[in-house]
Amino acid sequence: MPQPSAQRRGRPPRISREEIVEAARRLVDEEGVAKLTMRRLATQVGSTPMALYHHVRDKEELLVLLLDDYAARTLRRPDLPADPRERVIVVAAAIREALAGCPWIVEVLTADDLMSESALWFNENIVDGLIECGLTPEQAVHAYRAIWYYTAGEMLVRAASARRRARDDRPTYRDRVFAALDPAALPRLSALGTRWAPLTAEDTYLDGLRALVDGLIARAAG
Amino acid sequence: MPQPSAQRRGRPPRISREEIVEAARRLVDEEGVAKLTMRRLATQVGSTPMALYHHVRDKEELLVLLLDDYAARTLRRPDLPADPRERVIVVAAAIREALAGCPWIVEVLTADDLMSESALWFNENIVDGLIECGLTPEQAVHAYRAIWYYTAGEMLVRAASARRRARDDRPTYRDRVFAALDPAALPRLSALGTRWAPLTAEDTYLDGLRALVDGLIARAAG
DNA sequence: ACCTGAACACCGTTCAAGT
DNA sequence: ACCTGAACACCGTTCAAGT
Repeated sequence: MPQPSAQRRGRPPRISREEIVEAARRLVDEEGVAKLTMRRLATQVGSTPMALYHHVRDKEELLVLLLDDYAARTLRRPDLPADPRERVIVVAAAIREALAGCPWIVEVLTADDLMSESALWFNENIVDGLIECGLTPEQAVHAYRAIWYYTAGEMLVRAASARRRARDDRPTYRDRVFAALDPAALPRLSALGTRWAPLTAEDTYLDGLRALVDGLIARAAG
Repeated sequence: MPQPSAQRRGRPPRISREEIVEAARRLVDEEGVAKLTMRRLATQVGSTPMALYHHVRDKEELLVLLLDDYAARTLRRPDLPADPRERVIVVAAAIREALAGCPWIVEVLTADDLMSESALWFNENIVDGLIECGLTPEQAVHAYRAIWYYTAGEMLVRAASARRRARDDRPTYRDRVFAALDPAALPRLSALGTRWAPLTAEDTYLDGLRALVDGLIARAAG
């Protein structure tokens, strides 16, 4: 068992965990998550791939570290309105805004649930707002969960379409399908026709969020 | 330009698109998406990796093909209740049930939005139910979108936690954090304590869905 | 038209050795 | 204790050639 205190022994470290995470963040910001590989990152910090494994267990851990770093650095706590229902809206919208700013986070979010310790303030305030609206603590956790599903889904779906648009700009399979529907079988979609695409491209996150929160509070009360 | 009709020329094909998709489905069902590689798939159909590229453009296209195949094969159309609100619930729940049965679909869903042509019946009926509840077509599309975000998010988050549970069963970072919270800073979460984990593990999809649909209809009316 | 072989440009990670 | 080099066991895809 190594001595935790006392003078440190052995070869002094040349790279630190912080240095690695910082380089990873730069790499992701400049070239995208796809370019974040252990080998690239190693050359970025002026070392070898295997030196990294002395500071992080594997790539997965590195991604979680990166998520924590991002959360601590960019989650700005909003001013809280007095009205508890509005508080829930404002806090959820703040989470969403932070996520929208970095689509790469998707990969990590589906690898580890929600966020780091520094994000718990957001959980706390959503749950608190819901309880003040009359939910029991249990109902509040379930309602929080529903809000998180909605928020995560919006971000994931939106990030995916953005990626697809960036890749190829052929008129999308979907558009072609919608342009030639059978009005007898699918009357509503046919009537919508080419309006479907622009309508689904609109940002209606807040409207949906308000509807969801209203519904959650009403159901818990009734 | 090649002749589409007339007698076919050149070497006869030894593998077909269908055969490839079928083998891919088997591979994914038996070993998981991670094991679906062009090389593995090639040996599975008794051919070489490059033969596949004669039938599908790239791996991405193969995944979309696989999604279509899955949709056509397992999306069972539910009986539609007379009440339009209940219709929306039933159809959304059917989509969710189909998705829950195959977590690998996550990768493809975030690669291409929603589903294949055979899934449009579901879109149609959700939009129709919403319009019959009094929404304008535009509101109905936006409401459909909100339902899709919620449903996709639920599935993605749930699939991610399942994957994590399957990998390592250490008491999860999250549990440890929740066991030692500062009650002054985070009173609600502290009070919940260890109940957080089991509460968020409960399946409350339908409750959240009903709340969302109620809220969407109420907001559109008001 | 359809398939093959060899090659390119990569991955994450392990293992044994060096300082 | 920390780092290196070489190697393992893979990837998706391109290109030139064969039948």
